[in-house]
Amino acid sequence: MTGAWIDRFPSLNKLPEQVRKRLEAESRIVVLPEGTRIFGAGQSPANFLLLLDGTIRVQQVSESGREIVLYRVSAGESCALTTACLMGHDQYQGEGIAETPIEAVAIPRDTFDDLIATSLVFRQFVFNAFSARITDLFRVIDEIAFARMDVRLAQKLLQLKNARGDIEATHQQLAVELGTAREVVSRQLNEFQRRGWIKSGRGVISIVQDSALYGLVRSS
Amino acid sequence: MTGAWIDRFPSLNKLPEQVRKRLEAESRIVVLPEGTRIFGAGQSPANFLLLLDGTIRVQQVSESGREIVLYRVSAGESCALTTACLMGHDQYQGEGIAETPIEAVAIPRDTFDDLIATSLVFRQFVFNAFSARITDLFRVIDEIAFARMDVRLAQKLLQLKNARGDIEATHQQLAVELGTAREVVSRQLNEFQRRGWIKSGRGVISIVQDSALYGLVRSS
DNA sequence: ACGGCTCTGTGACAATGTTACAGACTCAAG
DNA sequence: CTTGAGTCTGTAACATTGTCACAGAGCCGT
Repeated sequence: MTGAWIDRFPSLNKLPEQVRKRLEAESRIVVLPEGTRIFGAGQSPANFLLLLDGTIRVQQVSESGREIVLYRVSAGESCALTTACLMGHDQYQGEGIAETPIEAVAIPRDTFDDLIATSLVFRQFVFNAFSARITDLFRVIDEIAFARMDVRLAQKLLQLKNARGDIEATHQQLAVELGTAREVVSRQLNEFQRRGWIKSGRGVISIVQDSALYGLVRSS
Repeated sequence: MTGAWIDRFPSLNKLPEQVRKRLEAESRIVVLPEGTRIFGAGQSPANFLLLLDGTIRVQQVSESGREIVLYRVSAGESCALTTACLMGHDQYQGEGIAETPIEAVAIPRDTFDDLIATSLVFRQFVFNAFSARITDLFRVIDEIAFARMDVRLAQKLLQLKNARGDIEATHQQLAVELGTAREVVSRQLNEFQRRGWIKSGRGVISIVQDSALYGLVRSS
């Protein structure tokens, strides 16, 4: 598979043969264990990353220690922000953490620049990635500024549930997802449980009546 | 001045003569009155904008009608987001409003693409703009999620004050700056006034003791 | 079984958001 | 000058969310 990673990015397949060769020659595949801090507060990747496998969680940590998850980067996407935020301005505030084991292509700055210059398709790929992130951030702002906590929590439960309708997360982890305090999550979950919508255990929540949760989200 | 706008962007002066000529020929200067909605919910600039004069306020409006100011674009900066968000993904959520009369250079998509391909310097200019915006959004998120309202208001007053130490804004306008409700701003301003830090009039607030406000901001 | 750790529950209180008004100020038309 | 409409500010009561200080329950290794 190591030789064929480029096939996973249809855009890049259309590159001129010469550039494509150079890309394959100069980039390298990196594998990182779960939990690695990929960027943020000290780290300097200095490479453009294309994610082959796994997901990266990007989050913000306040001085007081509270955290909020901003978005996730998943396989097939680029971590454009890393590059841009190194390239650009002051220090980068967020941090990126490997939520699963990670496999990614690291493209050195020079090669990246060549690609940008050479390929319209690659350019659009990168800009799309930017645009998607910004849209994510806009959505986060909209939610924390304007949405009610019960709605946000219901939304998050539906989003994180696995095939069996369970969410494997502690109250604290859900609080970080929403940028709030653990007690607030506990309160809301108790309320949901009182209404018979969920069942709550240690480190796991089972959705009993997802229709009620969907209803709450829609009603917002 | 119309012919010499390019001199205001040192980066662009270094362009190859040919590209520079093309840029000057194909771009055009647009002038917009104060209050124009430059993008958002319906508008489609389809041009890359370089701001020569004035400021653009970018804000988010929730379904419920509450608003929050995200950042401002000022003279010498590019409105990269406009382009990216058109180029990219789904609909653009924010709206950009001319806070003053605006003078800007509009660069058509094709020319923009050529510049990106041709000039490393221009590329960095654009990426820097992106990066700066993302940093802005990160800061906004940090503040609405984690900072106290009194601190945020004090900060905003210091930021918006003119040479005489006055802020010409209604409570409602300050509320939009902070993404909160007017009543919350009124409450805080009353508290500041009670402590003798400000004097509040209709549509104007005078800072009496800016040291106290700075102190509050620092103490956060 | 014990102790240390993490996770959850809870009450009291503080800060912020919401709703529903009333009164004050401004400005233009009569 | 008066009136009335529109805007801006003040305020009270209440709902929601955030903070603090705990207590107890579950998990795990010794």
